[in-house]
Amino acid sequence: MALRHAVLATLLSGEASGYELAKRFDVSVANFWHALPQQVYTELRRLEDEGLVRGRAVRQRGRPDKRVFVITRAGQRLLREFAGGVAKPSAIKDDLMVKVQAVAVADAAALADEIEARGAAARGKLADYERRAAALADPDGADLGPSLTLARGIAFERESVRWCAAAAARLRARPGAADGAR
Amino acid sequence: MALRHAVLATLLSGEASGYELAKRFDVSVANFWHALPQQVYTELRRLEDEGLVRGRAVRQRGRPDKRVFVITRAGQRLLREFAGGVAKPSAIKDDLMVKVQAVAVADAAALADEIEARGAAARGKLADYERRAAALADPDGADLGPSLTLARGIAFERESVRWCAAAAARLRARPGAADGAR
DNA sequence: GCGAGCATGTAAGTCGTTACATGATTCT
DNA sequence: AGAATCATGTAACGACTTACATGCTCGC
Repeated sequence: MALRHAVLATLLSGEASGYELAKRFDVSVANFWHALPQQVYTELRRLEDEGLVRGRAVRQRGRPDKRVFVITRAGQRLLREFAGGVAKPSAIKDDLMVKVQAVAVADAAALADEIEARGAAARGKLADYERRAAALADPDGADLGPSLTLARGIAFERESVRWCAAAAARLRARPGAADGAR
Repeated sequence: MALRHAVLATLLSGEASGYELAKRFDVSVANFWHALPQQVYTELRRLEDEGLVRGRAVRQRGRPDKRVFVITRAGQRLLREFAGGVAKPSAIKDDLMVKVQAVAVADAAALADEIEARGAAARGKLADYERRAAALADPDGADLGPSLTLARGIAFERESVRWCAAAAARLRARPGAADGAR
Protein backbone atom coordinates (compact mmCIF):
# COMPACT_ATOMS: atom_id res chain seq x y z
CA MET A 1 0.00 0.00 0.00
CA ALA A 2 2.27 2.75 -1.23
CA LEU A 3 0.19 4.10 -4.10
CA ARG A 4 -1.94 5.87 -1.51
CA HIS A 5 1.04 7.89 -0.33
CA ALA A 6 1.84 8.91 -3.87
CA VAL A 7 -1.77 9.98 -4.41
CA LEU A 8 -1.87 11.95 -1.16
CA ALA A 9 1.47 13.62 -1.89
CA THR A 10 0.21 14.64 -5.33
CA LEU A 11 -2.94 16.13 -3.81
CA LEU A 12 -0.79 18.41 -1.64
CA SER A 13 -0.25 20.50 -4.77
CA GLY A 14 -3.98 21.07 -5.04
CA GLU A 15 -7.27 19.32 -5.64
CA ALA A 16 -7.73 17.04 -8.60
CA SER A 17 -10.29 14.68 -10.10
CA GLY A 18 -9.63 10.97 -10.47
CA TYR A 19 -9.21 11.46 -14.17
CA GLU A 20 -6.66 14.24 -13.74
CA LEU A 21 -4.69 12.22 -11.18
CA ALA A 22 -4.84 9.19 -13.42
CA LYS A 23 -3.30 11.16 -16.27
CA ARG A 24 -0.54 12.50 -14.06
CA PHE A 25 0.20 8.99 -12.89
CA ASP A 26 -0.05 7.42 -16.29
CA VAL A 27 2.08 9.90 -18.15
CA SER A 28 3.92 12.52 -16.23
CA VAL A 29 4.37 11.74 -12.54
CA ALA A 30 6.12 8.72 -14.05
CA ASN A 31 8.83 11.01 -12.74
CA PHE A 32 8.74 9.05 -9.47
CA TRP A 33 5.68 6.86 -9.56
CA HIS A 34 3.46 5.09 -12.05
CA ALA A 35 -0.11 3.82 -11.89
CA LEU A 36 -3.00 3.06 -14.19
CA PRO A 37 -6.31 4.98 -14.12
CA GLN A 38 -8.19 2.00 -12.69
CA GLN A 39 -5.82 1.82 -9.77
CA VAL A 40 -6.22 5.50 -9.05
CA TYR A 41 -10.03 5.34 -9.04
CA THR A 42 -9.99 2.31 -6.75
CA GLU A 43 -7.50 3.92 -4.42
CA LEU A 44 -9.42 7.20 -4.26
CA ARG A 45 -12.57 5.36 -3.25
CA ARG A 46 -10.68 3.60 -0.45
CA LEU A 47 -9.01 6.82 0.68
CA GLU A 48 -12.41 8.51 0.81
CA ASP A 49 -13.91 5.64 2.83
CA GLU A 50 -11.09 6.04 5.31
CA GLY A 51 -11.48 9.82 5.51
CA LEU A 52 -8.03 10.55 4.06
CA VAL A 53 -9.40 12.51 1.11
CA ARG A 54 -12.73 14.28 0.58
CA GLY A 55 -14.47 14.41 -2.80
CA ARG A 56 -17.07 16.79 -4.08
CA ALA A 57 -19.08 16.67 -7.28
CA VAL A 58 -18.47 19.35 -9.90
CA ARG A 59 -21.04 20.02 -12.61
CA GLN A 60 -19.58 20.81 -15.98
CA ARG A 61 -21.03 22.07 -19.22
CA GLY A 62 -20.00 20.37 -22.42
CA ARG A 63 -18.28 17.64 -20.44
CA PRO A 64 -19.25 14.83 -18.07
CA ASP A 65 -19.49 15.83 -14.43
CA LYS A 66 -16.56 14.95 -12.26
CA ARG A 67 -15.53 14.60 -8.64
CA VAL A 68 -12.54 16.53 -7.34
CA PHE A 69 -10.64 15.41 -4.28
CA VAL A 70 -8.73 17.24 -1.56
CA ILE A 71 -6.51 15.76 1.12
CA THR A 72 -7.90 15.89 4.69
CA ARG A 73 -6.03 16.46 7.96
CA ALA A 74 -6.07 12.70 8.59
CA GLY A 75 -4.53 12.29 5.14
CA GLN A 76 -1.78 14.75 5.99
CA ARG A 77 -1.15 12.89 9.23
CA LEU A 78 -0.80 9.62 7.34
CA LEU A 79 1.64 11.22 4.91
CA ARG A 80 3.71 12.59 7.79
CA GLU A 81 3.89 9.12 9.36
CA PHE A 82 4.92 7.66 6.04
CA ALA A 83 7.65 10.30 5.69
CA GLY A 84 8.88 9.38 9.16
CA GLY A 85 9.47 5.72 8.27
CA VAL A 86 12.23 4.23 6.18
CA ALA A 87 11.85 4.52 2.42
CA LYS A 88 12.06 1.32 0.41
CA PRO A 89 14.80 1.25 -2.20
CA SER A 90 13.61 2.52 -5.55
CA ALA A 91 12.34 0.00 -8.07
CA ILE A 92 12.82 0.34 -11.80
CA LYS A 93 11.42 -1.92 -14.48
CA ASP A 94 12.28 -1.17 -18.05
CA ASP A 95 11.48 -3.59 -20.85
CA LEU A 96 13.53 -1.58 -23.29
CA MET A 97 16.69 -2.05 -21.23
CA VAL A 98 16.04 -5.79 -21.09
CA LYS A 99 15.91 -5.75 -24.88
CA VAL A 100 19.15 -3.79 -25.02
CA GLN A 101 20.82 -6.26 -22.68
CA ALA A 102 19.66 -9.02 -25.05
CA VAL A 103 20.69 -7.32 -28.28
CA ALA A 104 23.08 -10.19 -29.05
CA VAL A 105 20.06 -12.33 -30.00
CA ALA A 106 17.90 -9.53 -31.38
CA ASP A 107 17.57 -7.12 -34.30
CA ALA A 108 19.89 -4.20 -33.54
CA ALA A 109 18.48 -1.85 -36.19
CA ALA A 110 14.89 -2.24 -34.96
CA LEU A 111 16.11 -1.69 -31.41
CA ALA A 112 17.91 1.49 -32.47
CA ASP A 113 14.63 2.76 -33.94
CA GLU A 114 12.75 2.04 -30.75
CA ILE A 115 15.42 3.74 -28.66
CA GLU A 116 15.18 6.84 -30.79
CA ALA A 117 11.40 6.86 -30.31
CA ARG A 118 12.02 6.65 -26.57
CA GLY A 119 14.43 9.55 -26.87
CA ALA A 120 11.78 11.64 -28.60
CA ALA A 121 9.32 10.82 -25.81
CA ALA A 122 11.94 11.86 -23.26
CA ARG A 123 12.32 15.23 -25.00
CA GLY A 124 8.56 15.68 -24.69
CA LYS A 125 8.55 14.91 -20.99
CA LEU A 126 11.54 17.13 -20.47
CA ALA A 127 9.74 20.09 -22.03
CA ASP A 128 6.69 19.35 -19.87
CA TYR A 129 8.71 19.21 -16.65
CA GLU A 130 10.59 22.38 -17.52
CA ARG A 131 7.33 24.22 -18.13
CA ARG A 132 5.98 23.06 -14.79
CA ALA A 133 9.17 23.93 -12.93
CA ALA A 134 9.11 27.43 -14.40
CA ALA A 135 5.46 27.80 -13.34
CA LEU A 136 6.11 27.15 -9.65
CA ALA A 137 5.33 30.20 -7.51
CA ASP A 138 7.68 29.58 -4.59
CA PRO A 139 10.36 27.00 -5.50
CA ASP A 140 12.28 27.33 -2.24
CA GLY A 141 9.32 27.64 0.12
CA ALA A 142 5.87 26.13 -0.24
CA ASP A 143 6.73 24.47 -3.57
CA LEU A 144 10.07 23.04 -2.47
CA GLY A 145 8.90 19.42 -2.71
CA PRO A 146 7.52 19.63 -6.25
CA SER A 147 10.51 21.78 -7.27
CA LEU A 148 12.93 19.06 -6.12
CA THR A 149 11.06 16.17 -7.73
CA LEU A 150 10.76 18.16 -10.96
CA ALA A 151 14.50 18.91 -10.86
CA ARG A 152 15.05 15.19 -10.57
CA GLY A 153 12.72 14.46 -13.46
CA ILE A 154 14.41 17.07 -15.62
CA ALA A 155 17.88 15.69 -14.91
CA PHE A 156 16.64 12.17 -15.56
CA GLU A 157 15.01 12.98 -18.89
CA ARG A 158 17.99 15.01 -20.07
CA GLU A 159 20.16 12.02 -19.37
CA SER A 160 17.66 9.80 -21.19
CA VAL A 161 17.83 11.97 -24.29
CA ARG A 162 21.63 11.81 -24.28
CA TRP A 163 21.79 8.07 -23.68
CA CYS A 164 19.19 7.27 -26.35
CA ALA A 165 21.12 9.21 -29.00
CA ALA A 166 24.44 7.60 -28.06
CA ALA A 167 22.97 4.10 -27.78
CA ALA A 168 21.19 4.28 -31.14
CA ALA A 169 24.44 5.44 -32.76
CA ARG A 170 26.45 2.61 -31.22
CA LEU A 171 23.86 0.04 -32.23
CA ARG A 172 23.97 1.24 -35.84
CA ALA A 173 27.76 1.40 -35.95
CA ARG A 174 28.39 -2.02 -34.49
CA PRO A 175 30.66 -4.44 -36.37
CA GLY A 176 28.49 -7.56 -36.97
CA ALA A 177 25.76 -5.49 -38.62
CA ALA A 178 23.09 -8.01 -39.74
CA ASP A 179 21.97 -10.79 -37.42
CA GLY A 180 18.37 -10.82 -36.18
CA ALA A 181 17.68 -14.56 -36.31
CA ARG A 182 19.65 -17.79 -36.31
CA MET B 1 5.44 -12.32 -17.20
CA ALA B 2 8.37 -10.07 -17.83
CA LEU B 3 10.76 -11.14 -15.10
CA ARG B 4 11.56 -14.19 -17.20
CA HIS B 5 12.93 -12.02 -20.00
CA ALA B 6 15.13 -10.14 -17.56
CA VAL B 7 16.46 -13.45 -16.19
CA LEU B 8 17.11 -14.84 -19.65
CA ALA B 9 18.81 -11.64 -20.80
CA THR B 10 21.05 -11.73 -17.75
CA LEU B 11 22.01 -15.34 -18.44
CA LEU B 12 23.26 -14.31 -21.89
CA SER B 13 26.33 -12.93 -20.10
CA GLY B 14 27.09 -16.36 -18.71
CA GLU B 15 25.78 -19.07 -16.41
CA ALA B 16 24.75 -18.24 -12.87
CA SER B 17 23.17 -19.87 -9.84
CA GLY B 18 19.82 -18.74 -8.45
CA TYR B 19 21.61 -17.10 -5.57
CA GLU B 20 23.95 -15.16 -7.84
CA LEU B 21 21.08 -14.02 -10.03
CA ALA B 22 19.08 -13.06 -6.98
CA LYS B 23 21.90 -10.83 -5.76
CA ARG B 24 22.27 -9.19 -9.14
CA PHE B 25 18.54 -8.53 -9.17
CA ASP B 26 18.33 -7.46 -5.58
CA VAL B 27 21.23 -5.08 -5.58
CA SER B 28 22.88 -4.27 -8.85
CA VAL B 29 20.80 -5.04 -11.92
CA ALA B 30 18.45 -2.61 -10.18
CA ASN B 31 19.99 -0.75 -13.09
CA PHE B 32 17.01 -1.77 -15.21
CA TRP B 33 15.11 -4.39 -13.28
CA HIS B 34 14.43 -5.42 -9.73
CA ALA B 35 13.34 -8.71 -8.16
CA LEU B 36 13.57 -10.54 -4.85
CA PRO B 37 15.43 -13.83 -4.40
CA GLN B 38 12.20 -15.79 -3.91
CA GLN B 39 10.91 -14.56 -7.23
CA VAL B 40 14.10 -15.54 -8.99
CA TYR B 41 14.06 -19.07 -7.61
CA THR B 42 10.44 -19.55 -8.53
CA GLU B 43 11.00 -18.19 -12.02
CA LEU B 44 14.09 -20.35 -12.60
CA ARG B 45 12.11 -23.46 -11.70
CA ARG B 46 9.38 -22.48 -14.19
CA LEU B 47 11.91 -21.65 -16.89
CA GLU B 48 13.57 -25.03 -16.40
CA ASP B 49 10.23 -26.85 -16.59
CA GLU B 50 9.61 -25.11 -19.90
CA GLY B 51 13.07 -25.92 -21.26
CA LEU B 52 14.15 -22.28 -21.49
CA VAL B 53 17.09 -22.74 -19.13
CA ARG B 54 19.04 -25.82 -18.11
CA GLY B 55 20.44 -26.29 -14.61
CA ARG B 56 23.21 -28.53 -13.39
CA ALA B 57 24.30 -29.29 -9.84
CA VAL B 58 27.73 -28.07 -8.75
CA ARG B 59 29.40 -29.61 -5.72
CA GLN B 60 31.29 -27.13 -3.60
CA ARG B 61 33.68 -27.53 -0.71
CA GLY B 62 33.20 -25.29 2.31
CA ARG B 63 29.89 -24.10 0.91
CA PRO B 64 26.46 -25.52 0.18
CA ASP B 65 26.09 -27.12 -3.22
CA LYS B 66 24.39 -25.02 -5.85
CA ARG B 67 22.74 -25.28 -9.25
CA VAL B 68 23.98 -23.13 -12.08
CA PHE B 69 21.77 -22.29 -15.02
CA VAL B 70 22.43 -21.64 -18.69
CA ILE B 71 20.02 -20.35 -21.31
CA THR B 72 18.89 -22.88 -23.94
CA ARG B 73 18.18 -22.35 -27.64
CA ALA B 74 14.47 -22.23 -26.85
CA GLY B 75 15.26 -19.57 -24.27
CA GLN B 76 17.14 -17.53 -26.85
CA ARG B 77 14.22 -17.89 -29.23
CA LEU B 78 11.83 -16.58 -26.59
CA LEU B 79 14.10 -13.61 -25.91
CA ARG B 80 14.26 -12.80 -29.61
CA GLU B 81 10.45 -12.87 -29.82
CA PHE B 82 10.25 -10.58 -26.81
CA ALA B 83 12.73 -8.18 -28.40
CA GLY B 84 10.58 -8.14 -31.54
CA GLY B 85 7.48 -6.91 -29.68
CA VAL B 86 6.74 -3.45 -28.36
CA ALA B 87 8.38 -2.54 -25.05
CA LYS B 88 6.11 -1.34 -22.28
CA PRO B 89 6.89 2.14 -20.98
CA SER B 90 9.33 2.06 -18.10
CA ALA B 91 7.94 2.00 -14.57
CA ILE B 92 9.61 3.73 -11.65
CA LYS B 93 8.52 3.62 -8.03
CA ASP B 94 10.49 5.57 -5.52
CA ASP B 95 9.26 6.04 -1.96
CA LEU B 96 11.94 8.62 -1.30
CA MET B 97 10.65 10.88 -4.07
CA VAL B 98 7.13 10.61 -2.66
CA LYS B 99 8.53 11.81 0.66
CA VAL B 100 10.29 14.68 -1.08
CA GLN B 101 7.08 15.66 -2.83
CA ALA B 102 5.40 15.66 0.59
CA VAL B 103 8.12 17.60 2.42
CA ALA B 104 5.62 20.38 3.23
CA VAL B 105 4.08 18.11 5.89
CA ALA B 106 7.27 16.28 6.90
CA ASP B 107 10.57 16.77 8.71
CA ALA B 108 12.94 18.37 6.19
CA ALA B 109 16.14 17.75 8.17
CA ALA B 110 15.46 14.01 8.53
CA LEU B 111 14.65 13.86 4.84
CA ALA B 112 17.94 15.59 4.00
CA ASP B 113 19.78 12.92 6.01
CA GLU B 114 18.01 10.13 4.20
CA ILE B 115 18.73 11.72 0.83
CA GLU B 116 22.41 11.94 1.67
CA ALA B 117 22.40 8.26 2.61
CA ARG B 118 20.83 7.55 -0.77
CA GLY B 119 23.57 9.60 -2.41
CA ALA B 120 26.22 7.52 -0.67
CA ALA B 121 24.53 4.33 -1.89
CA ALA B 122 24.49 5.78 -5.42
CA ARG B 123 28.24 6.41 -5.24
CA GLY B 124 28.70 2.74 -4.29
CA LYS B 125 26.62 1.52 -7.21
CA LEU B 126 28.41 3.90 -9.53
CA ALA B 127 31.79 2.48 -8.56
CA ASP B 128 30.45 -1.04 -9.08
CA TYR B 129 29.05 -0.27 -12.54
CA GLU B 130 32.26 1.47 -13.56
CA ARG B 131 34.34 -1.55 -12.53
CA ARG B 132 32.08 -3.83 -14.52
CA ALA B 133 32.09 -1.60 -17.57
CA ALA B 134 35.90 -1.50 -17.51
CA ALA B 135 35.99 -5.31 -17.25
CA LEU B 136 34.02 -5.93 -20.45
CA ALA B 137 36.09 -7.71 -23.08
CA ASP B 138 34.38 -6.47 -26.23
CA PRO B 139 32.21 -3.40 -25.51
CA ASP B 140 31.30 -2.79 -29.15
CA GLY B 141 30.84 -6.39 -30.22
CA ALA B 142 29.69 -9.34 -28.13
CA ASP B 143 29.29 -7.21 -25.00
CA LEU B 144 27.46 -4.33 -26.65
CA GLY B 145 24.23 -5.00 -24.76
CA PRO B 146 25.73 -5.06 -21.26
CA SER B 147 27.99 -2.14 -22.21
CA LEU B 148 24.97 -0.01 -23.12
CA THR B 149 22.93 -0.90 -20.04
CA LEU B 150 25.97 -0.23 -17.84
CA ALA B 151 26.49 3.12 -19.54
CA ARG B 152 22.89 3.91 -18.68
CA GLY B 153 23.35 2.81 -15.07
CA ILE B 154 26.50 4.90 -14.75
CA ALA B 155 24.84 8.02 -16.12
CA PHE B 156 21.83 7.44 -13.88
CA GLU B 157 23.85 7.01 -10.69
CA ARG B 158 26.05 10.00 -11.47
CA GLU B 159 22.94 12.07 -11.81
CA SER B 160 21.62 10.60 -8.55
CA VAL B 161 24.76 11.62 -6.69
CA ARG B 162 24.47 15.16 -8.01
CA TRP B 163 20.77 15.50 -7.29
CA CYS B 164 21.08 14.09 -3.75
CA ALA B 165 23.77 16.61 -2.84
CA ALA B 166 21.82 19.54 -4.30
CA ALA B 167 18.51 18.42 -2.79
CA ALA B 168 19.95 17.93 0.70
CA ALA B 169 21.51 21.40 0.53
CA ARG B 170 18.25 23.03 -0.56
CA LEU B 171 16.30 21.22 2.16
CA ARG B 172 18.71 22.45 4.83
CA ALA B 173 18.78 26.01 3.48
CA ARG B 174 15.04 26.43 3.15
CA PRO B 175 13.36 29.45 4.78
CA GLY B 176 10.77 27.94 7.15
CA ALA B 177 13.38 25.76 8.85
CA ALA B 178 11.54 23.91 11.65
CA ASP B 179 8.15 22.36 10.97
CA GLY B 180 7.69 18.60 11.21
CA ALA B 181 4.27 18.53 12.88
CA ARG B 182 1.31 20.76 13.15
C1' DG C 1 28.77 -18.79 20.72
C1' DC C 2 27.04 -15.34 17.30
C1' DG C 3 26.49 -12.94 13.15
C1' DA C 4 27.22 -12.82 8.27
C1' DG C 5 27.23 -14.99 3.99
C1' DC C 6 26.00 -18.98 1.01
C1' DA C 7 22.16 -21.62 -0.78
C1' DT C 8 17.25 -22.87 -1.62
C1' DG C 9 12.75 -22.91 -1.24
C1' DT C 10 6.89 -22.64 0.24
C1' DA C 11 2.57 -20.21 1.48
C1' DA C 12 -0.36 -16.40 2.20
C1' DG C 13 -1.62 -12.13 1.21
C1' DT C 14 -1.37 -7.70 -1.32
C1' DC C 15 -0.76 -5.17 -5.41
C1' DG C 16 -0.95 -4.24 -10.31
C1' DT C 17 -2.54 -5.28 -15.13
C1' DT C 18 -5.80 -6.66 -18.64
C1' DA C 19 -10.20 -7.04 -20.17
C1' DC C 20 -14.75 -5.54 -19.88
C1' DA C 21 -18.35 -1.84 -19.43
C1' DT C 22 -20.74 2.79 -20.29
C1' DG C 23 -21.74 7.26 -22.16
C1' DA C 24 -21.37 12.30 -23.57
C1' DT C 25 -18.90 15.83 -26.39
C1' DT C 26 -15.61 17.84 -29.57
C1' DC C 27 -12.70 17.62 -33.50
C1' DT C 28 -11.60 15.91 -38.23
C1' DA D 1 -19.21 8.91 -39.57
C1' DG D 2 -15.24 7.91 -36.72
C1' DA D 3 -11.59 9.08 -33.51
C1' DA D 4 -10.08 11.42 -29.51
C1' DT D 5 -10.93 13.31 -25.01
C1' DC D 6 -13.42 13.57 -20.77
C1' DA D 7 -15.15 10.76 -16.99
C1' DT D 8 -15.80 6.62 -14.01
C1' DG D 9 -15.84 2.27 -12.69
C1' DT D 10 -15.90 -3.67 -11.94
C1' DA D 11 -13.96 -8.38 -12.36
C1' DA D 12 -10.57 -11.74 -13.25
C1' DC D 13 -6.11 -12.85 -13.44
C1' DG D 14 -1.23 -12.57 -13.00
C1' DA D 15 2.78 -10.58 -10.55
C1' DC D 16 5.05 -9.18 -6.48
C1' DT D 17 5.93 -8.89 -1.37
C1' DT D 18 6.08 -10.59 3.30
C1' DA D 19 6.49 -14.09 6.40
C1' DC D 20 7.99 -18.53 7.29
C1' DA D 21 11.42 -22.44 6.93
C1' DT D 22 16.07 -24.93 6.84
C1' DG D 23 20.97 -25.75 7.25
C1' DC D 24 26.05 -25.35 6.55
C1' DT D 25 30.61 -22.68 6.95
C1' DC D 26 33.63 -18.94 8.04
C1' DG D 27 35.40 -15.20 10.76
C1' DC D 28 35.28 -12.74 15.21
